Amino acid sequence: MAEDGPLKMADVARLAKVSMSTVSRALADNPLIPEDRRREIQRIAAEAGYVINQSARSLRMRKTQTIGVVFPLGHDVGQLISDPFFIEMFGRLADEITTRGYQVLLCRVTDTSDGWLNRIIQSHRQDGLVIVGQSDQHEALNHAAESYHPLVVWGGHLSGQVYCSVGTDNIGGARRAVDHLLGLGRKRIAFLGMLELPEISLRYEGYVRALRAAGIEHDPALVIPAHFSFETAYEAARELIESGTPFDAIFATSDIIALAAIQALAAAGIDVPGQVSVVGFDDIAIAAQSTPPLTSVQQDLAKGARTIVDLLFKRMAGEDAPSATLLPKLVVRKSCGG
Amino acid sequence: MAEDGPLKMADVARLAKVSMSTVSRALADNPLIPEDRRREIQRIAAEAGYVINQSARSLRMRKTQTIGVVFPLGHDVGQLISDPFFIEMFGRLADEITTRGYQVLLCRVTDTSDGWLNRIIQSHRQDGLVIVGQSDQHEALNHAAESYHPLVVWGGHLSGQVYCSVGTDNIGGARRAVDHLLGLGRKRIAFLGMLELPEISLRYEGYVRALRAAGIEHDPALVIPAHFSFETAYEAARELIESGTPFDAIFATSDIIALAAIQALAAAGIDVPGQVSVVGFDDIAIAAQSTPPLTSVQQDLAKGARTIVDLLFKRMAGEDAPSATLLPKLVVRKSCGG
DNA sequence: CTTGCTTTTGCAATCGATTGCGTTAGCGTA
DNA sequence: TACGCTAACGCAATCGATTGCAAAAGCAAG
Repeated sequence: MAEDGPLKMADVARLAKVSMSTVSRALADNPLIPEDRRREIQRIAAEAGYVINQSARSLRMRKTQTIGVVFPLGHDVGQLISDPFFIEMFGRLADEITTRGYQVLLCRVTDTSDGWLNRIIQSHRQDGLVIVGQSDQHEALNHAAESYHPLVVWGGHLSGQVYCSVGTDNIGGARRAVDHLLGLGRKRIAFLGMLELPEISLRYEGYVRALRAAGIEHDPALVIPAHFSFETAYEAARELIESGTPFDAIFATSDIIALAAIQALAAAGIDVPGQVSVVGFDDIAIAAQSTPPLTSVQQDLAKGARTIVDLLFKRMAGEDAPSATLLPKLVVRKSCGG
Repeated sequence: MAEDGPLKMADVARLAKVSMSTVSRALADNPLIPEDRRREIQRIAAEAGYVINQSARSLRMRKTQTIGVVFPLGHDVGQLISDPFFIEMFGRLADEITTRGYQVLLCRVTDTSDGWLNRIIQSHRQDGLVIVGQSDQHEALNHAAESYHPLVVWGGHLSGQVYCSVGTDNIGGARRAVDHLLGLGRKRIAFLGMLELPEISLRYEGYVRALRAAGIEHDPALVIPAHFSFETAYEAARELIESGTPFDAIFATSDIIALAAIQALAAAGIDVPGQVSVVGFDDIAIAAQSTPPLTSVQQDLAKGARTIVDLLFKRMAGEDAPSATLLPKLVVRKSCGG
């Protein structure tokens, strides 16, 4: 009957015939307690099935051994699971965090009303925060970062940014993708994405720069707003096609958007890559498996997650860690021909 | 300067010129405090940027507003992220849980030494547990379930099972898949999977029953152990091919295994579905996108997750919720011909 | 002005661990 | 035996909220 009672440290103390102080220190491997006695107390605790109550421990120590991972992305329930990119990022972050002996708390933010970030921070549920994606919360992040240090953001590096961020070189990645399309002789390249999001607007910047460098006039009719979900992206692509605006290539700002575009093109009887070349962004797992396999700008998520968590732990230790930028790589597959 | 200080409830009490008791009740919308005063105190607290400290609250209330999601699956770091099935399941669970106003704590178990489950339970970090996959921990789960009620497991329903589980009808699903292959005229059907895992052994049961019903002799040489990772599955398929054992179909116990097998077959110059039909299990997102598109036994994860969380909340409320079984559906695509 | 009842409010104990500081035990030396 | 010193150990305060119980305040009727 030992192991299912709601055992407290005081019970263990009684069993071991010492004070709670001693039990606490023994379980924490505090050298104030002689080695053999420590082992003995640990054995007694383990045999009794005793486990430290983390709520009490967190309160007293003011730390939770937990990292919060926050997704401030959109309000609809479907968002989290719909995007393979975020899911993969989450998995990688979880690996890095648990490897360091911390727990992972998932925070989905559906209510971005004033002070949402402060509400998370002050709840003291976690010792540090990773924010995946800036969404439209640049200001809120900047403000929070002023007083809260253990915070790292995955996203683009923006001007006037106070918080620490890790992200791909969005401008360079987009530039590389569009340059590749131009190199294939494509001249009317459509851009699919939400300009309101910082990372996407950086990719747009790269798109524009590539066109300008090639001396090609930039046609606003080719810039199509497209959300991250497959359905809305499909719709956006269909409208582009039906608009009659001529185009011979698509630069999609995510793989999901690219895949949706490919399906929309196929439905319209347009050959990829024969008539239209398509390039995506992220290089998620499906990209290599699609038909045709998708050319995409690869973000090294494993490295990204490692960097994020490294920086976060530095900041938790009080050091001041700078933002980091990762170099993207263009992975060429069949979807753009050549 | 209000909102960045480490404000405590006592500070709010001072601001509002009432006692802490009153603040606590006001923030909890306790009708003991008159409506207008409640609003007033809430406003003062919000303006000061005060947020309740969850560690303290959890300790006192003995509840954390958190559900733990546990993956007891394998010890290597790569496991979590490698399997799209678990990732998708996690996303769906997270949706269901956060929708109910609870937080999600991810517990990756790397140390399954004696009492691992008890260590999680007694840490009191969560109010309830979802265990994704039984792995080889049937006994441990049974034992824990005797004294700990808010616990639901995703997995197969086994004989002598005490804990509450939700899962697909593995036997029926496998039966349907193999029946379909038999219907196509296939007679030498290989089975790829780890028999040690309960769910897989149930699928094996369905495989055997289908063969028996068709009057086909069951050849042990066609039963190949294969882990869930792509690389090891590829290796297993390659060995089957090289063994020279004749076969005209593969029933893979997961889509990842199926996709690995298809690639191994392609590498050996064997046509799918021309020479060999392949069926997978799970129907993950990639299945529809692969070349050729994969026939697979679909598990309705959205419904599964909803059911799991429903049952869990019932159990947390003290009701006794029974196990549930979901009906799988065979999604026929090109990989098995026909 | 009492009395009696209801509505508000606050005191103080409690949740279960950690830790600064003071006390005791143990041992060696004079 | 007395004294000094260090190594072990325990007392009690503390972390920040919640809540049972009792007291105070408000109000109406007698």
